[in-house]
Amino acid sequence: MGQTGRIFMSGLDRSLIADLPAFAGMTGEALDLVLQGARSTRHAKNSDIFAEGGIADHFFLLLSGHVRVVRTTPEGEQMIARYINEGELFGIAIAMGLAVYPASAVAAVDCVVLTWPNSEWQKLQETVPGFGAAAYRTIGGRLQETQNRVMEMSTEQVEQRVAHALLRLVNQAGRKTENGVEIDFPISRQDIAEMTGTTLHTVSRLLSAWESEGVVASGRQKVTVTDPHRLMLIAERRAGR
Amino acid sequence: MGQTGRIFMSGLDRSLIADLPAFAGMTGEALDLVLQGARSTRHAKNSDIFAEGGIADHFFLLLSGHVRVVRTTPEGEQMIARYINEGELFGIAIAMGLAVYPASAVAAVDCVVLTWPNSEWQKLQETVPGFGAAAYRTIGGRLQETQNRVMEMSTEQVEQRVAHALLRLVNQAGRKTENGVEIDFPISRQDIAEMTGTTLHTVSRLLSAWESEGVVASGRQKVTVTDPHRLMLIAERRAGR
DNA sequence: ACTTGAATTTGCGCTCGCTCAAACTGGCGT
DNA sequence: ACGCCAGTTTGAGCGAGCGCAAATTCAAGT
Repeated sequence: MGQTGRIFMSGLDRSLIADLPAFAGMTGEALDLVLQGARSTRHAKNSDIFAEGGIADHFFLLLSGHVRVVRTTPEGEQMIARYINEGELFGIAIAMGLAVYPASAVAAVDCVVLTWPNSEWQKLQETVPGFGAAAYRTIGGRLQETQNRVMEMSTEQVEQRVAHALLRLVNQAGRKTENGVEIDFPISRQDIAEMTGTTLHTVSRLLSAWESEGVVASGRQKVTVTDPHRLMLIAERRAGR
Repeated sequence: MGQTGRIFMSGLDRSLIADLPAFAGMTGEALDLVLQGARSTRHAKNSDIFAEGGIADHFFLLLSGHVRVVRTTPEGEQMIARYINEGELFGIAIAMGLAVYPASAVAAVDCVVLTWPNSEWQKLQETVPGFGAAAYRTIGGRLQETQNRVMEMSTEQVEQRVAHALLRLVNQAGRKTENGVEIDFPISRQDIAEMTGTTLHTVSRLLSAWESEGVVASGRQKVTVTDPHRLMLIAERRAGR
């Protein structure tokens, strides 16, 4: 499984998960029960948390950091399916009745992850009211997002798609700085290309152009949106101009 | 809701649903219970079964016919999210925690549909062992399919995408004829374009070319794949040729 | 400080597939 | 039987964005 992290010996604190949507409104005892079946692992930047095609025997919750979910074609081309933010469930193949992970999960930065064996799934569903519903809402939400993406790819130009992707990134993982909102984890031109179905060259050209217009400020593996409003205008303007 | 069908007065027969995966292994009594909460409606070709943005107060199962699931951009461009085949659940917004339908469902041919109010969802989950799991497997499967589609759109040329789409259609809704496998419902060049993110013109050109190579035979709203093997070769050949 | 390699930038030419336009076809309704 | 119209075909031109290539910059390690 490419487990690079070391295991924390128990001592998991309720407060880690108490205010996550998946465990909303639970008593302290219930939270302890949830944590009993879990273990916490660290994963170094760029290490796999699980790999596409591997037996899906665990499910996960990201406590801190950012995770990149990646799929690879038989020909070796990659695409980034999504980024996982803190507090989100991921790798929940079991909820979809899948025996193997359909994608790989890679730590975009050093991460802390809660990990349950699949055998705990049933228990969580039974003992945590609303857990199942939250999990399925997660999946439903991702289905929607993915369909939105298909739609974008069908109807929008590359420039609009990249603008939309950046806006989504700053909304989900933005950190305010003096210059604007910065994406909270290292992200390359190549990464953005793999999110939008284009090439790193085109992304680079777009970012350069936007930089000279004062819409973004970017560097190595780093993007800051300095003028979100203008970027929205770029994202929304119709193909016919 | 644009309900164009008329309602069948009870008399729903167990045999309608007995061998569907969603109701596998159920007793006769349980099946009756399931049907008790449902009603059966007919929907004329091209009529809406539900509309994008409408209150999602029911969920559905297609008994016979074919349903097109369509999303529309604010600018009025359409895309076909998927086709529903006989025996499949659809419009299960409730399973994803959605209050409104994220897409429209249109009868591609005259259809017969089982319809439940959302209030029955809970009951079905409790009384039908495996029903919930089947529903979530359905959603999980669709998430996968949709991600596959994103991947195709990112990495494949139009020709390969259209070929893949046709192969999927004949696999899921193919009917053997003397000349090959025919797609079982009326489908236009425009429809295929909306499934693959291209234009009807390009689809028309591709089908014409394939027709002259003897790979497909097509007419008005009708496509027959005469040489599936060759079409697979077209679908799989890499961009670099 | 120096080395090394990954990430980025930028230029150039070309091609795939889109847009626009026009003609054609076949099925359906009256 | 006829007309109509949605669906289809085909042509011509062009432009967005890709492939290829080369130069440059920056960060991390020794």
